[in-house]
This record gives sequence, structure tokens and C-alpha cells, in this order.
Amino acid sequence: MDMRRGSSPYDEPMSAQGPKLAADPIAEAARLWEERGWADAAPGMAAITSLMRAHQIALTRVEAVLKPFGVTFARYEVLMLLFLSRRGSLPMRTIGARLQVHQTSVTNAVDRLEQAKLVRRSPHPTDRRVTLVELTASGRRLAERATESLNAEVFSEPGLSSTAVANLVRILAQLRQDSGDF
Amino acid sequence: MDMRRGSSPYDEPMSAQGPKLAADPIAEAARLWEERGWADAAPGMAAITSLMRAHQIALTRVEAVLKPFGVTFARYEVLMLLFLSRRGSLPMRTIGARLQVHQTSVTNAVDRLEQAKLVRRSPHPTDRRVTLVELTASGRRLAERATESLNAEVFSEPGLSSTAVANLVRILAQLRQDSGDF
DNA sequence: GTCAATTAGTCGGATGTCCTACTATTTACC
DNA sequence: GGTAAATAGTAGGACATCCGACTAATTGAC
Repeated sequence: MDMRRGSSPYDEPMSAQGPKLAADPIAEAARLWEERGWADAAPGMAAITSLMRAHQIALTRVEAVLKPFGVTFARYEVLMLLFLSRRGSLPMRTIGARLQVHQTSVTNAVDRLEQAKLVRRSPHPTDRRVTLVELTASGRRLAERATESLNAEVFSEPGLSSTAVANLVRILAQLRQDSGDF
Repeated sequence: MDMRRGSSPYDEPMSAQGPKLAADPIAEAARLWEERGWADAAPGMAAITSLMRAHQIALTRVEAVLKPFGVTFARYEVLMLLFLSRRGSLPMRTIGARLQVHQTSVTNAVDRLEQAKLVRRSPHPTDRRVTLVELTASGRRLAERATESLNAEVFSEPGLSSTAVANLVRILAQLRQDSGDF
């Protein structure tokens, strides 16, 4: 629920009691949850709301770095999947399964990547149902350069201590595993 | 970048050496990052990729619970912002600021909520630029019932220990704060 | 006081995601 | 072997998000 930028009373102007340097809006929301008698759900609400907001922040940072390369994060993920694969080509279906997105999202991303001549569709040699996607030379170059930018500007400095990063990855791995993610 | 459902070689079928019970694909991706000489960026990549995936999982769970109520999470957030506010009405602009979304997203959400007769637009008494949004009686009822469902089915059982939940919230608060979120 | 700058909302367009068909192939069962 | 079931991909539609542009109203500077 978030409710950011709020001081105590959500729709009242800043109280006259002082500046009150902007408390964490998610902590505020959790407090309101407790007041409503939903105390047992407050921590979970705070966790999920935090996740939503952190995702939005991370995505914005990543997209800003990728913008000069003319690709979005969704398309970058497709490029990197191909970049890191052995053969350099993958069936559409496999891309969707690896990235955990719907097949139609893959069709969409590959359409745009193909228009930008970063990937190429080609028929599977034996199974005519399958469409293979492979990087072009410029697609490979872009994947490498974009990754270097992302590594330098985002991944190397995620805005958390290395301990916090490790804990975050561990906790989220637990959550993903409980959801049957792997 | 995730690359889920992968055994070691990304585009090779499951090796003949055994079942190899599906390793964490994000851990796999981090390993590949290191192999490419990007070891210093690997933890950050893993953290951000985990965030993306965890967000997707959480959103899917939440949307599933809200579906019977006929609202999406975006619209539910608007309803709850109004539900928890004192006056029960807020300017469009304030809603966008609190939820940290673009004004046009607020226009979109309020349009749909208004069509569903869950909220109502009304003019601001003194500032004619401002449009106030307020809950209708059915909007208030829906907000309460939807929250009870969400609390019972998602927030009370986030799929993590209470310690993990507390740590997650704390770490993400750090990340949000570093990004100037509050 | 008058006109420029700011602020609030909306509209149209681009992107991404999902869902429900629908077509084309391949597999599998009798 | 021939037909039904499963699999791969695409098309169209619904939503959400952002951006840039545009209108209306309020503020502020001279």
C-alpha cells in the first residue's frame, strides 16, 4: 500500500510541530495496518509493498542505462540469454521458459529485436514448429557493451553493502523457491 | 539475468550425468557473470534479477486474490490510499505522489475506478485546477473486503519466516532511502 | 494590474505483460 | 497407419506504465 511522501495524517499538510523529516512511508502504512487491527498482516504487507517499490526503483535505474543502446530491459534479457548460450540460438519457447515470461511476450520482444537487426529468426532444422532466434553480429556487440555499462553503473554499485546484497539474494531465493520457481 | 530453468549449458538438454534437481537459475547466472570476468558485478546482478523475479511472483499472487473483486493491484492501491486518508478524498496529484506513479497512470486508474462506481471525481472547493477523488460507499466496502482477503491469503503468509520478512523490509528500506525515496 | 511561469489533469502514443484463441506440426495411442 | 492430444508460435485484446504535448487555472514578478 505504500502511501509514500506522507507525514502522519495522510491528507493533512505537514504538521506545525516541526519539519519531521519524511518518515518511511511503508513503515507508516504498516503502522496504519496495525491500527486497523491487521497487525498480523502488517509485516507481510510491508514486505510486499517494499518489493514493489524496490523493483520500480531498480527497473528505472536499469532502463536509464539501457536507453542509449535503444533497448529495454526485457529485450536486453533476451539478448543476454542468447549471448550466454552455447549455440548462440534458442527456440522462442525456451526463451520464455528461461525468462519466465509468456510466449507472447517473447514474440513481442523478438519482433522488435529483429526489426532492430539485433537478432534473426531461423527455422529449426528438424522440427518445423520451432523458430530459432540467434544474435546478429551487431546484437552481440550491443549485448556486450550494454552489459559493461550496466555492470559499471548499476550492478557494481547496487546501493547496498555486500552483506546486505548477499542477504537480499538469499531471502529472495527462499521466497522464489517456496513459490516453485526452481 | 536470471536465465531460469537452466541446467549448466543453457541450450543443451539435461545432461546424461543425472537428474540434477534444477539449481537456482539466478545463482547460475551469477556464475556465468564471474566466468566472463564480471565478478565484481555478479552479486549486484543477482540482487537486481532476484528483485525482478520476486516482484513478479508477489504481483501474481496479489492479482490472483484481487481478481474476484474486479480490481487490479494498481487500482486497489488507489482505493486504499483513499480508505486510509482522513477526509476520504485526495487530489489526483497527491495520489500520484504518494504511490510514486505518473499522473497519467492516476488518471487511468481513476477513470476505471469511476466507471466501476468505486470512486467519484469532484471539484476542489477553492482551487479549480484540482480534481478531488473520493470513495463511494461500495468503493469503501470493496477496499475493506479486498484487504481482508489479501491479508488472509497473502500478507499473513508471505512465504518467509518473520525474521526473513523483517530483514527483507530493512534491506529494501535501505535501498529505497539511498535512492532518495524518503 | 498584466503577462509569464508554474501547477493540475487529460489525451495520444509507445512498450511490456498477460490471456484467449487459432494455425501448423509433431507425438502418441489404439 | 490414422486420428486425437500435445507443443510452438502468432494475432488480437485488456491493462498498466511512462513520455510528450496540450488545456485550464493559479502564482508570481515587474
